[in-house]
Amino acid sequence: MQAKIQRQQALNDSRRALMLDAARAVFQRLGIEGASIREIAKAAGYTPGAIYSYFENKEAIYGALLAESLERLNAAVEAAGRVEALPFELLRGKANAWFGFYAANPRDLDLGFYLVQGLQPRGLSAELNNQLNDRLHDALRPCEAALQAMGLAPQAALSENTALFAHGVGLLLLQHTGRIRMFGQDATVLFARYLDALPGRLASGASA
Amino acid sequence: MQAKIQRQQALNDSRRALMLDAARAVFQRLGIEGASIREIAKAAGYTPGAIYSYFENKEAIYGALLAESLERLNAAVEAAGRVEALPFELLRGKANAWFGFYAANPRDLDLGFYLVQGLQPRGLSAELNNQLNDRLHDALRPCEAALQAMGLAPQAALSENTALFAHGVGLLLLQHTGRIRMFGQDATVLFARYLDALPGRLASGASA
Amino acid sequence: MQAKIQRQQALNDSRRALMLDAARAVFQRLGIEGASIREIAKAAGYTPGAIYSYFENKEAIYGALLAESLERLNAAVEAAGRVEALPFELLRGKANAWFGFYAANPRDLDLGFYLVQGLQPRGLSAELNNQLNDRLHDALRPCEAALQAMGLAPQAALSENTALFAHGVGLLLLQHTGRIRMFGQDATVLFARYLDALPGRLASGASA
Amino acid sequence: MQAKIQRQQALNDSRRALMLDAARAVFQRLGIEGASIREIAKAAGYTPGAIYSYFENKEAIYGALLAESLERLNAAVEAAGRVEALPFELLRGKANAWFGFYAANPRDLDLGFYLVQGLQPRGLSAELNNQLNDRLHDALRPCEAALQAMGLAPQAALSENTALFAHGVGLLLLQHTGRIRMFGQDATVLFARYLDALPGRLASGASA
DNA sequence: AATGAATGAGCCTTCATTCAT
DNA sequence: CATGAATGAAGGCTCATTCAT
Repeated sequence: MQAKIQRQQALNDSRRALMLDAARAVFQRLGIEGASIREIAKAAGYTPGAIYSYFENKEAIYGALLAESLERLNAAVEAAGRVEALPFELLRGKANAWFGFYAANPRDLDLGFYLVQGLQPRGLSAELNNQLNDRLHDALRPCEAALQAMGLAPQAALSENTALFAHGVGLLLLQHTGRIRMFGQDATVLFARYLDALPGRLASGASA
Repeated sequence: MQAKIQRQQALNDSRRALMLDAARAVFQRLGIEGASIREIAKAAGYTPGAIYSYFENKEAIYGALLAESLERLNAAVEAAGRVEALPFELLRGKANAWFGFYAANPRDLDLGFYLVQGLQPRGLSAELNNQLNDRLHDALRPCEAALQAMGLAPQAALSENTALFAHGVGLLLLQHTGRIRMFGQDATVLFARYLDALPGRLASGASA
Repeated sequence: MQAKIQRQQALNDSRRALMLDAARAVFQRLGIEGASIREIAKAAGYTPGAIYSYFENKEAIYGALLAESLERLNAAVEAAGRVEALPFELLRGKANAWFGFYAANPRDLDLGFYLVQGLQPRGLSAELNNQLNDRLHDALRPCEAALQAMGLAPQAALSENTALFAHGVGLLLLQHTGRIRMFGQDATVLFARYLDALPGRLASGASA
Repeated sequence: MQAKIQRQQALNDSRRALMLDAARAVFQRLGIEGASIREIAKAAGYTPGAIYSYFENKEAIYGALLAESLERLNAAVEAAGRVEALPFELLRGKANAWFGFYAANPRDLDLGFYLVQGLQPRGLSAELNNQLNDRLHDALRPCEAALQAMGLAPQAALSENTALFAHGVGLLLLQHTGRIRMFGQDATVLFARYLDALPGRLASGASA
């Protein structure tokens, strides 16, 4: 009996994963506005009704997708850089990891800022929202640690890390919306330059 | 006769403005996805059909709203700083002008990044889109001029200005989505710090 | 006073005629389904509301247009053939007159069969409908007279005339809907052939 | 399993047929212009959305209705006359078959000439339109064959068949619109007379 | 007589969601 | 568990018509 339940559970999980994969593919193809339950179900080889055995509603799919996106983000960051590297090189590696992840997967960026009805959280339960925030924070923590290793006090490292994240996100947004073309610039180049300038800034005590 | 036509024109404009106000309010309340012609009409005290005497379609409303927002942005930037100020002070004044504008009017930021289906341009005619892009560029040009006045070559000034804009936008986004609270930071403070550090960065030749 | 009223009446009529001209042009351009009050008003240089000073509603415009079309039809038929011609030549002339009118002005055919919701009379008052029927009949009477002059009894002439009209209308319809192309035939040629064969048919007593 | 799928398929088809029946009834009652998805759905006992599970859009309903009408027409023509009959009797039988079909089902005539915006083809895809044209042609082919069997050359048979079709259609139109009453004539009688006179016409070489 | 503003009913269509089977 | 049918609410938009001015 116990075994049977476990088997069922496993089946269940894998079907849910299947649907999530389908949803991701649909989001990729049609964007968040264009994705419909029908389309996701079709992509997963199910009928629309079946979706509701695995997700309470459309927002829940979105939430699950975002959660999973953040796991991939964390994985990318963890895989980057070597712990024994010089602190600054570690920072560079970790920062480029999250930046590169979003540059390569702009739909994940959409996802992260979706909920975000007109850019403000909605839909998700407060609890889930917190969980997701935490996972995002996790992905950025290695950079913060590296900044501390470079000699910054915890508060200063936090500030610097926030600024770094904001800078990257701003560049990604400009890139993704095509606005950056109007400046004839490239997001990746500018991000690298920001990182290069960081040690100088820190030395000159700006973030003290 | 002349007077009558003028009066009519004025009435017409004010009704259009009324509808635009209503649209802005609805966008504010329901977000861009939630805003419908029916809802906008209701907010303006009209029936849906009436809207179409003043706007060709829904996208046109959005376009008008954005155009008007960009005019206010430009006005804010123009009003800021004194021309006879030191270049760096001028830069600070102009940059704080656009940053402050969006910090105070976060929905205008949404608007600016809407077009943006899943954060990608859509809907507007290419021509209008270009016009709007140009007006955004206009608002940022004074900063670029100031950077040149500080001694940067045109190319370097452009790069630096782009980075500055991205930084501000990133901070505004984090602020607007509440993500910045998760770092316990404040967008305005961090933006000021970025500006303070600029001369140092430039001196150290980072953007060469 | 009297004179003033007459002047007003004349003005009125000419404005009504102007609107009718505009309506005809719009029907020509956009077809019956595509014609809207707005469009007609615009073409006439008026606003929609003004139309209603001259016509009770849209159907009334249609009725007036049809009435006028029938007048033109009658004029065309009257102008055709010479009374002193041989009866058969007269028949040919008159028949080609109405056939040619509709071949050259297919929209007038639409008009004539419109009312005709799914091809059944509607919209017009019974009285107006009768008037219009009478005028159509008037246009066909010369053919009937010619048939009698060719020796047919009144009943036989009526039958033959009806058949002739039906034949022509059938051909015009096939032509106008493009169906005749599927046979690789030409309406005018076939109509001429039908007329040519008429004397033979009559002689062989088919319509006795 | 197989049986289940078949049952489902059958159910599906019958529901589609039900909707088609409803659509036909609505067209009957309100004419083609007056028929709306709402109205059709209501007549079928459904909500508008349900229609779209069975038809892609409104034009598709119209197309299906016409296709089915043409199948019934072909069936009627095929069932008529005996192959071993004298050619002229065969012609009479086949011609009366299509004429009788439309005389008994005038709305099918409307349908056939609808597409026809202001009597001009529209709406249907070119491909479907061609298919439908072909099926109409199929229904008329037996008459053409009979005319050839009566001794006409292919070209002459085609001409004669086209004229025959036009004649019948013209009569049906006059009948259907009530215009024929204004002549005090009967379409069926006149069509029979046209057929009776055919051999004489052919003998006298009119269509040579 | 004409305007111009506005209405209200209607149009086709889409879609998240429910529920009996 | 999944289906498949269906709903109901909503979406953008059009248009004949009315009416105060």
